[in-house]
Amino acid sequence: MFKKVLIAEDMEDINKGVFSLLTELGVTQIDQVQYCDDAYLKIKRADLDSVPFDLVISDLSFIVDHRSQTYPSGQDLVAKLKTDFPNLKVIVYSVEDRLQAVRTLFNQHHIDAYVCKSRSGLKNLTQAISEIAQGNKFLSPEVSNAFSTENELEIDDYDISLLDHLSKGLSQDEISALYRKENISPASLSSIEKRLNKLRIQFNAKNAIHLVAIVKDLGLI
Amino acid sequence: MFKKVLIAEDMEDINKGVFSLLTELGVTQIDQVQYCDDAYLKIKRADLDSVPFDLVISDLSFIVDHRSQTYPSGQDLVAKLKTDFPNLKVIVYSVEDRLQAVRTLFNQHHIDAYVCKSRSGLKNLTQAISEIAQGNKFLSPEVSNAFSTENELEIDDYDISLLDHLSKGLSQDEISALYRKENISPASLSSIEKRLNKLRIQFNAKNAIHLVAIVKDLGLI
DNA sequence: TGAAACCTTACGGAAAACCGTAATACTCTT
DNA sequence: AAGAGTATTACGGTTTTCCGTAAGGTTTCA
Repeated sequence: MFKKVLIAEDMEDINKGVFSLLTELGVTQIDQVQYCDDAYLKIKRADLDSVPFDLVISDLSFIVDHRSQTYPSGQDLVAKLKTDFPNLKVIVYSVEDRLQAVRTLFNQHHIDAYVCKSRSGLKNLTQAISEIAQGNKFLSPEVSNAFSTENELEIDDYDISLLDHLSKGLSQDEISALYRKENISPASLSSIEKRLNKLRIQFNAKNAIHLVAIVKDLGLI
Repeated sequence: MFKKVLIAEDMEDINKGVFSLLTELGVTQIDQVQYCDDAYLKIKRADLDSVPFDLVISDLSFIVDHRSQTYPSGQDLVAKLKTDFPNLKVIVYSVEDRLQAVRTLFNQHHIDAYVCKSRSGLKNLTQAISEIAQGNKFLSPEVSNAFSTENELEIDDYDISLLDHLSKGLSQDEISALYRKENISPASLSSIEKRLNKLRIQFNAKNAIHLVAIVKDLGLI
């Protein structure tokens, strides 16, 4: 089990909750920070002093205030941590449930676990810690389909065009008619529905409005 | 009638079309530019040389290319022009038909006319020019309801909350239930529908998806 | 060539959004 | 306190979206 753990989380109550959990799990050395920069400095310092951390549990979003930060978000922090300290285990603990975001964290930043803050967040966090201790990765059930082989995560020009037309206010019927006129295939309403359904699953969107909002945030359209 | 006119428009064919129109209207001194920065420089130069322009006809969107621009968009350009040269008449000629955008141009940047590029775009442009020559303002029929007294253009916190929940994927029914629980009024599905309908009209949105896309672009949520 | 896998289209039912109308409740003025 | 005006809610009907199923078509590969 882990001996020395750092919690990076700006919300004090959540920070405390995670602290309690770690204590219950028998972790004795627990440090807590509310800024990403502090997290990096503490870990760097501990490493230089040859008393490195075993594990970091970090949030993604930190509210910005007067203190200017080198690492404004959890993404920036974990990216830097995993480059500088490859042996350090990293758990991201966040409300974020967009699959694309989760995928990026695993694929590009090589985090060890992703836990969604939710009703059963702490339970999942416990599980994540024990999995990681055994050298495994962990993925919260809420976003478990982020890596399902079913939905290949490719988004092609057709998808973009679809989302773009949707965001311009065209109904699925109108898009179908447009595609027929422009000889774009598939053009049937049914195919368009099917494709949008795939995209909704892929982006964890509840409905078309949510989907468009997500892909706009991602800058896809 | 105007004697010296500048056309700022990056699409060559449209630029030419407007040029022809102006020629037909008897304007002899016509300058054309394809970059906002060039427009500003030409007008500044002409002013310094005491041979100022009477009128600028500008597009809103200019495709970005290798040349970095001080004024990347038509909005930036007209804002600057109207501050530096209050006497200069400005017509915005664009495909943009979002009422909020049009309102901003009139209210904050004090443009003299807004013409939508459409089937009857050049016809409206002619009319706009003649109106402005008489000291009037002009508004393309497509966006004529931008200032209709009916819909007061205030967007309050309730509206924002509504749009935000929508963009998060909540159905109108779910929002209604949420508002009831949180004692936010009005909470009924009917009122929510009504409010969203008002917002759709206000932002010229075809449906809820379109509406959310627009307000996201505006940075309202 | 034949079979499996996949893509496209069609269809039908349930849920949600859209739209007009009307009843009820609240606010403001006189 | 009465009436006008507005806000909120209710309701019904149409359209659109959502979702499962299935038929017809194409591609792939043995």
